[in-house]
Amino acid sequence: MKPRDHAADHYRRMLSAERHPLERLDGSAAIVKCARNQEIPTGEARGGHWYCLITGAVRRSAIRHGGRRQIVELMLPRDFFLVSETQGEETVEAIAEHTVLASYPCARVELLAEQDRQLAQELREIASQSLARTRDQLMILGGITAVEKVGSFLLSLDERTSSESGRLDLALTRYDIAEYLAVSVETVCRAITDLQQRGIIALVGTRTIKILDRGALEHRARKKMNANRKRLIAA
Amino acid sequence: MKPRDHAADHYRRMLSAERHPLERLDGSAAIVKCARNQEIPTGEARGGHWYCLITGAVRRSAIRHGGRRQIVELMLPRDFFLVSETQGEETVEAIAEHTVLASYPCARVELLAEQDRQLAQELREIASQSLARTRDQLMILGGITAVEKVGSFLLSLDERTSSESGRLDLALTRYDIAEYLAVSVETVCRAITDLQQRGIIALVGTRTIKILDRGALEHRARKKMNANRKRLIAA
DNA sequence: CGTGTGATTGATCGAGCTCAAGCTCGGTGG
DNA sequence: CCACCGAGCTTGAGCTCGATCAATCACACG
Repeated sequence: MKPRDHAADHYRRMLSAERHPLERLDGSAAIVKCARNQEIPTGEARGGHWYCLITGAVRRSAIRHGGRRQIVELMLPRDFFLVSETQGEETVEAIAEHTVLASYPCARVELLAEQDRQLAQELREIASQSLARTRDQLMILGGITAVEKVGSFLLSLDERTSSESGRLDLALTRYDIAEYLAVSVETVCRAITDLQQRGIIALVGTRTIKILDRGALEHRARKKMNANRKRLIAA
Repeated sequence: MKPRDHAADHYRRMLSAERHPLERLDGSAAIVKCARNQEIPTGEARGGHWYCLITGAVRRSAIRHGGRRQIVELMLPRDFFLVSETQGEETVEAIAEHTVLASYPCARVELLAEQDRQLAQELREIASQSLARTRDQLMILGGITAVEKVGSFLLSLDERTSSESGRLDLALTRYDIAEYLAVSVETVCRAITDLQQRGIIALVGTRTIKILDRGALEHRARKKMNANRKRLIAA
């Protein structure tokens, strides 16, 4: 039962349900809904818009020489991000079907920030979190094996998602994961299957998993080394 | 012939030689010199220090589960970066033998920024550049083949270095490059040798290269793609 | 009930990790 | 001066992993 006319207010309440940066701007925030694969509007305002993701997921991606797409930032609920008109090569799109965001005109935010130290501080905090997200992805991409990458990706998702139940709901397709990790879709599948067969994760649905063994996920995805070593010693 | 007592003034002049953010703080900047592999001092000041790299190179690295080291940010002359005491897992170290930096206490910078819109704007600019550096590295790491990674790394280095001569001086060892790209040292070597043999780059010294064919560097690493492309166009 | 999108599995082959061995070069002690 | 090191760089051989191509399966939708 979704309220139709009052949908925006519904999300506004969700937004205000907990403290967050830019909180005091909630009153002036516009609620925007996007369907899957729909581009997040830049807005006509000078400097673009700040967004706070309420529901769903958003990707920022770039096309690489050769035509492959690379996701360079993944936004989850309560993440802030900037979409500006001078984005160049980048596109910012909704991943999940029902993606809802709060939108703050950039110019207005900056104007207010000049008068308001607290707000300026919050803006710096937001920027710092964006940097942290990107560094996080960097570390994940730096993994050697695919299982390692997928594993640390799942962990990272789990940490960022405030999931009370032990279940982790990926709002992403395998293709999105593949583009985030810079590996092929097939490899993502195989890695997930592998983790599942080793009892480290469990698939509840296709897009919902349960992490059974966190320790195994963070640590080594190398096992063959032992066999190798033994064989060599035996020889 | 290096002036001993006046060395700091020498670098101060280098620093002031061109416009840059925080320029007005140059007067209060301390000049710091670091040897290769020496950690950049956090400083005792609350919130750490901002640094502007004048000469040399600096890496920010983290140790990954399994013991491998991953460089998550590479600083070149005229880059700004923050070293704070709550850095956690990260270490920030000089890469080049003679690395010289200008140091600005973070607390002082922020204090001034509250009074000075221009300065606050410059700080945001600095943060934005740091994010851009990290995203750049992300895109490089997202490459499939090692030649692709090394190639785009060299291009990125070249763009960031204001080299008047066509020569690009890497201040990094092969090991550093390997840790930046998350590949093995041997693979870095082979990639460089490969690029050299194909006439795309030329080695002047071990650590100095000349880029002969920029187009080839950006593009090819793939040759099989043709089959793919045909299929896509046909569709 | 076809159609399309997403997910999975199999087979093949080349790229890159690993181990191993040399190589270059600058410094250090005899 | 030379011998000897050690750090960095390079090359080779073998083997694993993942990209690629191909085929199915699951499922929602018109």
